[in-house]
Amino acid sequence: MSKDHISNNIRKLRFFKDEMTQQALADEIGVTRQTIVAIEKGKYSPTLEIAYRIAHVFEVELNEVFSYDHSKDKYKKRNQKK
Amino acid sequence: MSKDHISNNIRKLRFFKDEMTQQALADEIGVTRQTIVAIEKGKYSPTLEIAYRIAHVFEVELNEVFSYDHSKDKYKKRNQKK
DNA sequence: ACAATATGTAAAAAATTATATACATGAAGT
DNA sequence: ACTTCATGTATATAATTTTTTACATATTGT
Repeated sequence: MSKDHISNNIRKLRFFKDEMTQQALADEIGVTRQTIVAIEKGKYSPTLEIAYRIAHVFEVELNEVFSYDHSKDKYKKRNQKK
Repeated sequence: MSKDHISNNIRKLRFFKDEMTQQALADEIGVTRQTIVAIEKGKYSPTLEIAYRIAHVFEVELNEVFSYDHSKDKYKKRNQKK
């Protein structure tokens, strides 16, 4: 499952949010700093739960934090039977 | 990490979408039916990537598929020194 | 009655995400 | 120069998600 479809603005949001550090964000949502680093750098797709918690800290909607680029999707397998 | 914060309308959306089956949805987004069953039943929090793909199939926004209940959040750990 | 389809459940394995630990660098302040 | 802090990177491990396989039940159509 490709993982470069998702981008995020966590870094910007952290700075808008009074220059919140990675550690402070991690503490707020209850994960480790490593998790924040990895997500912020787009190393993998976080779980929906963590994504929601991040958005909640910044008081924005999920799509203001993350975006998914569907143009990078692979071709759908066409097997509509009817 | 608790996992009962997230609810979803996948089942309803499948039926609105011409009574799409679990298998058809799974095929569209490129996962197995088991994954759809588990997510639909709220067994765990899917990855953000799969969440986005599901929303895309139904042509709706993510928050029309999933919702996160922040009222169930645990108390934040405040001012951890380090 | 029979076959085909949709869904539910389960359990082990594979794959991915998250943690823990450690060390490096650069910036800021004293 | 020294210390502190924020970030980057790496690697091993733990935990969770996803797959694979299999079987059960109910429903629908022939």
